[in-house]
Amino acid sequence: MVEHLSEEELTDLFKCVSDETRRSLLVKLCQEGPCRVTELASHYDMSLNAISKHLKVLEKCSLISRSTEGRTHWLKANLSEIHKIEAWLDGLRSIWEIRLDRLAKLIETEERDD
Amino acid sequence: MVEHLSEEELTDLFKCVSDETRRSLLVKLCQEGPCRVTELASHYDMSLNAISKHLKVLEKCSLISRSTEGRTHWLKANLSEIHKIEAWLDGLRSIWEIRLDRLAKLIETEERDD
DNA sequence: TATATATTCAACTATATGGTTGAACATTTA
DNA sequence: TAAATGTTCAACCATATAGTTGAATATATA
Repeated sequence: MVEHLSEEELTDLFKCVSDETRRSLLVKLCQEGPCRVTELASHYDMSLNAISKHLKVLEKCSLISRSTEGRTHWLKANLSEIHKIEAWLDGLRSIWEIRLDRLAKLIETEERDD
Repeated sequence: MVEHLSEEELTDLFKCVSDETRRSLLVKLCQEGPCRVTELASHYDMSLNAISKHLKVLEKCSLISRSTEGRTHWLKANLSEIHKIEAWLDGLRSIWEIRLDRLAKLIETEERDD
């Protein structure tokens, strides 16, 4: 089943992972499992607030999820949205191959007609 | 062979495809094969200059290439760089799975020790 | 209750980005 | 050679983004 890929969602996803810090945060959460905001921030030469903002961007496009436990927030990676990026890339490749196929058939026909 | 993925290259690639117009241009070039700048621009409700700038961004990260023939420039898609994005996504997934594996083994050990 | 800890909110700054317009450049054609 | 065509360059504008700092909010602990 080919699902409909909203351009807006794709734009948000690509923009989200186009930032090195956010990619790094996502990797860290995949490696370490659920982490708190302060713990994540401790690895970066950047204010806690900056990290908090990055996490919100990741959360907004569902690349991470959050569960609040008292005053601490637990963040965890959620890779399920990644398939939307993969689907777009696969689509692109198949569009490319379809044209090459058409081209190959055209050349074949030309040769037959010579 | 796992090649080294430069963060800067990744950032540029993701930023490049995070724009809807640029994604659309890339798709069009995959579908139609080599096109001129004006021809591409004719499909968009946007100035020729804007499209020209988008093409330069695509060109800078090698998602398209250009060959000049007199006054006309022929653009064509080049999907070879796409694998860098795919490699990063694959890496992320494998990092995720490695942790889940470790976790599963841990639980197994815990159960054995009960 | 007072204080410390975990996090976000708000306001601000600097820079990057996507778009515009008008001029310039290069090449083709009349 | 003059005019038309294809493209880029340069300057500008509005908005978005990544970072900062300081205050606010919520919860835990002494």
